[in-house]
Amino acid sequence: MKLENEIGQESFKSEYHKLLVNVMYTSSWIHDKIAARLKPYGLTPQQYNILRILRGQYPNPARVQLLEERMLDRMSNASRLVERLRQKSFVERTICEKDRRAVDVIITDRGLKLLKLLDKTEKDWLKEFELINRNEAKQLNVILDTLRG
Amino acid sequence: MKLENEIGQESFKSEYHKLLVNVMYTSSWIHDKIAARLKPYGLTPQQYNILRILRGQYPNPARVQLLEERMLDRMSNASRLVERLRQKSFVERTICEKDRRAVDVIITDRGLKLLKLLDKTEKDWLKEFELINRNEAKQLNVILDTLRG
DNA sequence: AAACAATAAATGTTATGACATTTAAAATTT
DNA sequence: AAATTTTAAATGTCATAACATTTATTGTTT
Repeated sequence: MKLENEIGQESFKSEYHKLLVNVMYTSSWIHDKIAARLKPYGLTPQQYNILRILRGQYPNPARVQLLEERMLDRMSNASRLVERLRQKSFVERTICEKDRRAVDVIITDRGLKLLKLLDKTEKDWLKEFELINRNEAKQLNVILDTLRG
Repeated sequence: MKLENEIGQESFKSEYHKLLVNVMYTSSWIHDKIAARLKPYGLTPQQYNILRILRGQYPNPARVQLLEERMLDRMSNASRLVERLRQKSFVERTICEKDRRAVDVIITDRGLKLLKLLDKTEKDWLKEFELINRNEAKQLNVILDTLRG
């Protein structure tokens, strides 16, 4: 639907201005869909993001630092996210022997199982976004990459 | 820059999957730029968003409800945002006489002045996003609108 | 080696986002 | 009109962002 109708604003100063609002609005729209998908499993999008990164490293551990670098939203809250995942037994934390300042985080079997469960429905779920065709998706990706310079 | 390099992930399962990540990553990138622009003025992006909506209504007041509808990120935190803006004297709150449940929020002169100050640099600031041309921006807007159905 | 600087996480604070509950006032029902 | 339902904001809680500071450990300098 046209952005103008969705947020009740009639006009934008320029195509660029609308673009900024449109990207942010669409991002929030996607975020909500992901959050809804994860909710039955008691996971938030960020927690899911971290589990995915940890699976990418498995069976190696990842340091908190690496998680921060790879997360979509940077900052230094990775410690706290890891702690919440630990409380749910999806990850384990051990102090790194080689550098006792660092912490090795590794996904548990329980965490891997949960991701596997989500994998099953992923393909079907992605179909929600197929209102545009592959070519348009590709175009969009190229333009977004260009925009960020 | 290619998304893959920015978040250290080598591949995506599909163009659609990459698109979701790309939109969210770009949104966060835009958000950070806006936040940096507003920071010297002690405003957050959401507070700025509300002030803009209020200016759109000026000299009429807006109810909290209307603010919620128009905000990019919905939810019912508009009360608190308004309260913070009130503490900074950018808005005024009065109980609506016709419906004493409702609250009329109106932007103050101080708020209008601040927005005017920001208007001055807006055009130049928007140039940061002109790495893509107008036509690409338009394409992007159309595809995003289509994506959301 | 002792002093100092750099690094990895953790922690504290404020603002937000999602969501449920509460409160007061208005609208509707009986 | 009294009781009930609906509505508009406010408030409470938890998770997340952004950012500054602290703590423990390692590296470097003198």
